[in-house]
Order: sequence, then structure tokens, then C-alpha cells
Amino acid sequence: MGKHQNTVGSSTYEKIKHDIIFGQLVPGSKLKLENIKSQYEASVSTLRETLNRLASEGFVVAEEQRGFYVTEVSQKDLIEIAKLRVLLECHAVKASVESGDDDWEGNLVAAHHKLQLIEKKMIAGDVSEKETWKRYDWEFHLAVIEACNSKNLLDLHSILYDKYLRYQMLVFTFRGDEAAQEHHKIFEAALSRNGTEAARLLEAHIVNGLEHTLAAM
Amino acid sequence: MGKHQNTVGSSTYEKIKHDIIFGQLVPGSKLKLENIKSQYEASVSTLRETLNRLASEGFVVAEEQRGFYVTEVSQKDLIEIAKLRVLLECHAVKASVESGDDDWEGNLVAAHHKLQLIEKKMIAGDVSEKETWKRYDWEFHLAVIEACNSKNLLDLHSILYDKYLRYQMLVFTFRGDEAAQEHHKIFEAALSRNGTEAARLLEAHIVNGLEHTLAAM
DNA sequence: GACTGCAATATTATATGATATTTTCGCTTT
DNA sequence: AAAGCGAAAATATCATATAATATTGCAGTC
Repeated sequence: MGKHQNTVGSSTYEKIKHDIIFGQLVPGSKLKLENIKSQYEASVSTLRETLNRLASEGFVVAEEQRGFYVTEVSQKDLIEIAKLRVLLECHAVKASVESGDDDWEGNLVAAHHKLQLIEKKMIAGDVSEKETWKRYDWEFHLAVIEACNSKNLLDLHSILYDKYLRYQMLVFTFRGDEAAQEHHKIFEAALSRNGTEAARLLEAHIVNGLEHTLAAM
Repeated sequence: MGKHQNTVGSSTYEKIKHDIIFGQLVPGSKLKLENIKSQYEASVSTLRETLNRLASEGFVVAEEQRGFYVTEVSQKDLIEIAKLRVLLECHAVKASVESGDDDWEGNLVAAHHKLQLIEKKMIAGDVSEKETWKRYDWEFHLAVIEACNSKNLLDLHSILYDKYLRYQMLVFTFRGDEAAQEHHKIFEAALSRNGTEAARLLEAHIVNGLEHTLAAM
């Protein structure tokens, strides 16, 4: 069902964002329009649209009359992002387990199942599908909070997740079995509608990931 | 001091954002490039850059190959935004009173003083400086949380404040003395480093504003 | 001889109008 | 009515012109 990219604009947006998150575009480097023009096969106007969008989201820094730069990384920034993710995601999970319906449960079960499958593969040593794994991780975390009933909250969370992901990719190391077990516990708490417990587990999960990443930086 | 933005791009960004927040551009209306081109005196490419930025922030909705629209308003959306503002701002104020230094205190005192001055004028019946009043309100709320030590948090809060402000402008009615007293109490709690109390007062302040706005919608 | 300040030059970002696609909408035909 | 077919309108993209910044080279100074 490969969703085909319609416009040049949206596909370059996806590509550049992907390249920032997955480290192909190194933090702090300058994005000279003429250079990236050939690399991403789009005109300057299209690229400027894209870079302006990414700047609003914080993946790119736009300096007036001086061009665009890939946003720098720092331990301080990572800590801020992790804390915000805790704040938003824990709040969201409580709201979500309160009002999640059968569809929500079904979706959550599916997302958890898929995540577990790929985590088993990864633990067994197959690291070939790093990006698929991260997509399933994203889908699981989203599924948990999706019934929080706030589009605004989900939108903010989505950007924070991507920023956090960028740091994880920067120092890529697999936390393996530990993370898988945390996911499973979060899943159980959410499904049994224990919002407080789910939030507690989620916070621990994010903080553990943070410390793992900080240590590797 | 009035720092002047010199590029066409940044000044049209400011103008369009202002016109959305202050209701000159009505919710849901289509932003046809040719039309707004003459209105804002910028080329289509420049306008597209601007509209893409505003779309990332949520003030504009971009529909692929179908153009741009001013984001719709709804009671549900307002409630979501108010709740998020409570979540972020209350978290921030606690962190801020923990680590605010003398500069922070000085800034806060100044911001509170200016806000009180204009609130007195407004209560006395002078409604001519609506925008100045709102700027001072913003500066006060920012001053309270500014020492929270998280640029990411302040950035998110800034956008939420503007979204909330848009709803307040939509149904403009002055809450007067009541809001002024709330501000004063928040100020006192923050200055005496009582984070929990400041957060409690802040939440009440935002919720009161929300109810006031909802009732008028 | 190295350092500072300044002007000429090259590079880069910004802004624009023109062109190519895509969508929309009215009209015809079934 | 519903489907199919253009013409008109709007969006997306591009190549180029303009304005700003960065760089280079050269003089004058310490």
C-alpha cells in the first residue's frame, strides 16, 4: 500500500527530516541552498519552504540573511526534550486509559504485538531493520496515548518523539531486552486501565532511555 | 527599541500571524495566493514560505495541492489548548521559582509592574491599548516561567499562548479586576518562591479565563 | 613583520515573475 | 441524476534577478 508522495515539496520535507533524524545531515552543518538543491533535486523555492517548516519544528535553525543550519545537539537539549516527553506522554496516557474504547484497545494490542515481534528479532541479533523497529516503537507509544482526546497534545508529542529519536540514532545502541520488558509492562498497565501505574512505568522507560543515550554521548 | 525585521519574509510572517490571532483573517477562510499577494505585498514564493511556517505552528492548515486555510476554531480546540497551557506553564513555574536568580526577580517585578499599570487604565475604561495590554500580559506570564531552564518548554509555551490569545481576541471581553488580582497573587507566590502555590494560582487563572472565553463563544 | 581597517570581489540568501501541473467547475451527453 | 469532457483558476515548481553577507587583497599603522 506504499503511499506515493504527491508533491516535490512533501517528499523533500520527508527526506531532509529523515536525514536529520538519522544523522545523514550532521548537527551544526550549514545547509547551503545550491548544494542541497542537487542533493535533493528540488528548486531553491521548494527547499526554502521545506527548511522553513523544519525550522518551525526545530530541526533546522534559520538565521536571517545568513541561511539555514542543521540544529545543534547537546546533552542539555536532550534532557529538556526527555523531560518534556515525560510531562506530555505521562499526562496523555492517563487521559487515554480513561477514555480509550474497544478500537483503542485493539489498536494497542496490535501495535504491542508487532513491536514485540521485531524486538525479538533484534535481540536475536538481526539489526538490519533498525528503521522498522523504530517505526513500531513509535506506533506503540502513539497507540498508548492515542485516546487522550487532544489533537494538540498528540501533535506536540509527535515532534518531541522525533527529536528524542534523533538523539537515539546519534549514538545508536540497542537497549534490547530491558526496553522490551518495559514496553510489555506499560502495555499491561494501559490495558488494565491503570493510568497512574502506566504513567509511572512510562516515565521510568523514558528516563532509562535518556540515561542510556546520555552515557553514550 | 523596536527592532525592525528587514526581510520581506519575516515581516509578512508577523503580519499574517497577527491578522490570524487578532481575527482580521477569519477562521476557516481560504488564503488564495493571488489574493493575499496584493494584500501583503509579497510574491507567491515568499507567501508560501510564510504559510508553511504558520502551518507547522498550527495557525494555518495546508492541504496538499489544494491550498491554505486559516485554521478553524472550536470549543474543543480551545479546551485542549487551555489544558496544555496549564500542564506546561504550571510545570514551568515550579522549575522557574526553583532556579530563578536576581535577574529573574528583577525582570518579574518589572513585568508585573507594567502589567498592573495598564490593567488600571483598562479598568478605568480606556480600552484603546488592547494590544499593548496583551503584550504586557504575555511578558508577565513569560517572566514568571522564564527561569525554568528549558528553551524547548518556553518555545512550546509561546505558541500555545498565541493560540490561546487568538480565542481571547475572538470573543474579546475584559475580565478586568478579577484577572488583575489573579496576576498579583501569582506574582507574590512566585516572588516568595512558593512554586506549588504559584502553580495552583496559575491553573485557576487559566481555567477562569477559559471559562470566561467559552461562555462568550 | 604582523595587525588592523577598508574597499573590491565573490559567494550566498532572498525575492520575483514565468511556466508547468493539478484541481475545480460548468456544460454536455447518456 | 451521473459520467465524461474541456476551459478556467489555483497551486507547485523553477530559473533568474536583486540584495545581503563573506572573503580576499591591499594599504597604512604599530
